[in-house]
Amino acid sequence: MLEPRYEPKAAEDRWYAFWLEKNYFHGRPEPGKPPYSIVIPPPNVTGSLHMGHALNNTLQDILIRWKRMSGHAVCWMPGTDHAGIATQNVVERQLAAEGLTREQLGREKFVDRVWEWKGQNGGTIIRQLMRLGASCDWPRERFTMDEGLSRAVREAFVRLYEEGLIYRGDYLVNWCPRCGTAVSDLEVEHEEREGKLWEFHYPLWEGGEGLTISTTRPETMLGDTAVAVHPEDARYTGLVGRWLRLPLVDRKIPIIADRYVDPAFGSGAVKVTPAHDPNDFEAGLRNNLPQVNILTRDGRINENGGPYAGLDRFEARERIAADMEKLGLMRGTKPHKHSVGGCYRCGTVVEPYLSKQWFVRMKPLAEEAIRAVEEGRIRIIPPQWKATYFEWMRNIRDWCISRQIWWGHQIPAWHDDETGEVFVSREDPAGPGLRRETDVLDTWFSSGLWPFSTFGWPGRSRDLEFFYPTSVLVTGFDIIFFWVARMIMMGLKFMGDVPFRDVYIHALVRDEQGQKMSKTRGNVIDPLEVIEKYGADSLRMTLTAIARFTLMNLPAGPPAMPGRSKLSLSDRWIMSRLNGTNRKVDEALAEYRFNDAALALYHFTWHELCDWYLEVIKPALLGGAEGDSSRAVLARVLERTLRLLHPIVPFITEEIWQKLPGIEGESIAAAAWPAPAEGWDDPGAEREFGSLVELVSAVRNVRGELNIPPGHEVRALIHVESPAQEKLILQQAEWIQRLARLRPDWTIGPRVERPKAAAAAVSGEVQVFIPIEGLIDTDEEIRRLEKQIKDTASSIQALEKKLANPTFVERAPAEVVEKDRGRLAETRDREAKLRAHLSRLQELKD
RNA sequence: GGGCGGGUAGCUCAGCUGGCAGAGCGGCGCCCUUACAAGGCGCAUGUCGCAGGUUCGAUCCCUGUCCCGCCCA
Repeated sequence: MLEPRYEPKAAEDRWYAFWLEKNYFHGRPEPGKPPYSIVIPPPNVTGSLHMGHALNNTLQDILIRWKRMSGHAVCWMPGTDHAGIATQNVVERQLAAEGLTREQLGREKFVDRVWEWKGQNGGTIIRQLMRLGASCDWPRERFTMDEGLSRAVREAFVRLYEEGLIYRGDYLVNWCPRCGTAVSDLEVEHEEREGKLWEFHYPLWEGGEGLTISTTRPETMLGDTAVAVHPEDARYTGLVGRWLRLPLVDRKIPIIADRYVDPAFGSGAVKVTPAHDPNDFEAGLRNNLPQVNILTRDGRINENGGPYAGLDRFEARERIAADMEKLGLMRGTKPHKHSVGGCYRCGTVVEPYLSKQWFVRMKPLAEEAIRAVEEGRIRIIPPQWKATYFEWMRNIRDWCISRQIWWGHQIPAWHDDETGEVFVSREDPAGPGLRRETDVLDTWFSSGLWPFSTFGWPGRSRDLEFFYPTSVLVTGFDIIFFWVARMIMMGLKFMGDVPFRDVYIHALVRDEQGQKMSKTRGNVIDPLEVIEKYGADSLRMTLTAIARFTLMNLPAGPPAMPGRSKLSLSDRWIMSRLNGTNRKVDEALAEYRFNDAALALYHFTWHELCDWYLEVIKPALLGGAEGDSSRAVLARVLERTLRLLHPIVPFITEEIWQKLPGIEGESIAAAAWPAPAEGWDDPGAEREFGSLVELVSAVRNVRGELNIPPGHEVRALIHVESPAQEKLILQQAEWIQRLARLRPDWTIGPRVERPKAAAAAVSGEVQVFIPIEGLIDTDEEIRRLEKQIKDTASSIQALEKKLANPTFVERAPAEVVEKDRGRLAETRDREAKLRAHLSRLQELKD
C-alpha cells in the first residue's frame, strides 16, 4: 500500500540509487540490438543547473528511456566541459579574494589550482543531473580536459596542421582587454548603441586645407596611416596621391583611393587604421600601408600614441577629441547609432587587435558540412534552422583558436627562437632550445570532437564503432554555430561520417522579459528549487491517487484477463483508447513532438482513465467477483500507462509500478516499451461509449447551467428513437444514472412524453427531459434554450449559405459537401428539438 | 544592410495535407460526491496584426505592409 503522504525526495533518491546499482544506464555494444546513442551537450564544469539544462536533459532522458525500453542498445554519454575562460575567471576571482593574481602564482601552480577547484566543485552539475533523474551512462563520464580527450585534441590539431588547415599568422582578432585574450568572431556579442560621430579636419602635409573625415572612434587616429576616398568621388580627385599631416602625432600619411569607401557616408573621406579596424586592415594590405598598433593588451594607449601613452582607451578618446577642438580641427559631432562588440564572457568592449594567432581554415571543412545537411545525412529539426545553418556555413570565416589564457589544452607547437621555426607534434620534442607555445585552444575546439573523442578516438574501439554516428543531438539554437556546426565539420573530417543523424533544436527557456537566462543577467531559476518547492505536483498527486485506488481494489493481485466476450463496454473502451494513446505517443516521440506525447498521455490518464473509466467501474470494483473483469483490465491498463509515462516522469512511475501486484521484472526502467496490444482496438466500443459520455455530459451541462447542486438527483425522461440506442442505454443504465445524478425513477423509450415544465438536453438523437417544476425558475431554462437556439441557428445559417453556393457544391470534393449536408441536417434537427422545448415552456408561462 | 522566426482567448502557446478555431493557466458559477480541493463538474472569452490576391472555401498558400524578437554583417 502507498503511504498516505508520498515523500518525493526520499523515494527519488532511493530509486535512482537502485537504477545505478542495477547498472541499467550503462550501454555497451550488443550486436543483436540496434544502437541508440546521444552525447550530452557538456555543461560548463563551473556551472550549476538552470531551467535550460533541465529542459535539455529532460528531453534527452525521455528519448533515451524510450529507446532503452524499446530494446535498443542505448548509451547516453555524459560529461562536462572545461570552459577555458569562464573557469579561469572563476578561479582568478577566488585568488583575488586572497589578494593574489595568477601571475604571482605562475602558470603551473595556477593550473594546479584550477584542477583543485574542479575536484572540489566540478561535480555539482553532475549531481544535479542525477537529481533530475537523468539516465546517463555514468561510468563513461568524460571531461574535455581529461587524458583521453586531451589526446584527441592533440591528434586533431596535429592532423589539421599537417594538412595545412591550421595556420598561424598576424591578423586582426577580437581582443578582450579584460580577459587578456583573443576570442573568436562568435564570442563577440554585438549591440546597437547610441554613440557619436566626430568630424575632424586633417590638414595637408605642406599646410593648407586638407580634408575632413568622420569617425566613431577618435582615439584610433593615433594609428592612422592613410585617408581614403572613393576613386570616382569628384570632390577629391585632385587630392588623391597628396599627403596629410596627421594631427597630434605629426605623422605623414597619404590620401589614397579605394572602392571600399562609401562616398555617401559623412564627408566621403575615411581615416584608415589598419591595425584597429577589419575593413581598414584589408584596405591596408591592398594599398601597402603600414600597420601601427596603438594599444596594449589591457586596452591602454601604447608608446605609439606619443603623449597619450598609458591612457585608458576611453579616456584617450575624450582627451583626443578635446585636443582636436583646441587645435581648431574639430568640425562638429552628431549623434550616431552604431554597433559595439562585447566579450561574451565578461561584456567588456572588445578591440580589433593585431596579433599573432592560430587559425583553422574553415572553407574546405564547411563544404563537406553543408553537403551532409543538403543530402539529408543529417536532419535538422525543426527544419527552418537549416537556413540559419547554411547561411553561416556559406559565409564562414577562419576560426581563431588560440587563447592567451592558461586553463585549456596548450597548443602542441614548439618554437625554435634561433631559427624562427615552429614544430607541431604528437609527442613532446626533447630538443634543447625549444620553447613551447604558451597559448591554449578555444574550448570549442575540444567540444567539436566530443561525439567521437568520448568514445575513445583516436583509438579505435568497439564502442566507437557501435555508437558512432550518434542518433541525435539535442540542443538549443544558441550554440548551433559554436558547437553543432563545428562537431559536424570535425566529425566528417576525422571520422569520415556525420556525428549524429538528427539535430533536435529546442527552444531556450526565457524569463518574463524574453531574456535568455544567464548568470550575468541574474535571472536564472534553479530547477531543483522548483522541484523541491512543487515536489508534490499535481501529476504526482493524481497518479498516486489512482494507484492508491487501484491497489485498494486489488487485494489479491489482478485476476486473470477474461476472454473478450466477458469484458464490459467500458473495459473494451478504455483498452481501445489506450491503444490509440500508445500510437499517438509513439508517433509524437519519433518526431520529437514531446509536447504532443505528454499531452496525449495527460489527456488519456486524466480525462479518460480517471474521469470516466474509474468512475464507471467503481461499483464493480467495490463489489465482489463480478468486478473481476474490470479489475483485470484496470490493472493492465494502469501498468501500461505507467510504462508509457515512465520516460517523462521516471520516479513516480517507478514508485507506483513497484507496488503493483503481479508485475514482471525488477524495474520499470528495464521494462519493455508497450506496443499497441493485439485485439484491443475496438471502434465500436469507442463509438458506443462515446455516445454515452456525450449523453451524461449533456445532462451535466444542463445541471451546471441551471445551477442544480450535485447533491440533488434529478428526475429524467429520456426520449430515444432507435431501439439499439435504447438498449445500449439500458444496458449501461447503472453508471449513466450515477454519473448524471438521475433519480432512480427515470424512464426511457420512444414514447416518452415531454413533461410540462422541463429542462431539456439534446445529445445526438437522444433527448433528456428534466422536470424543473419547483426546482428552478422556468425563465431561467427559457433563457438557456434561447441561447442554444441562437448558437444552432447561426451555424445552420452558415451551412445553408455554403451549400446554397452552386460552385461549392460543384467544385468541392463530394465527401466535404456530404459532410456539410449531414451536419446541416443534424443541426436543424437539434434546433427543431430545442425550439419545441422552448415553445412548450412559453405556452406554459402564458 | 542581409537572413530567420513570430503576431491566434486576459496570459503562455498548439493548430500537421486549405474544409466546424483549440489546450493549459487565469476568470466566473456550483461542489470537501467513497482515489483525487495542488481536486471535481460546468460556463464564458476571438477583427487568427493590417491590406490585397489565389481558391467553391484561407488562421493555413502568394504579394505587399506594420509591429516584435533573434541571428549575422
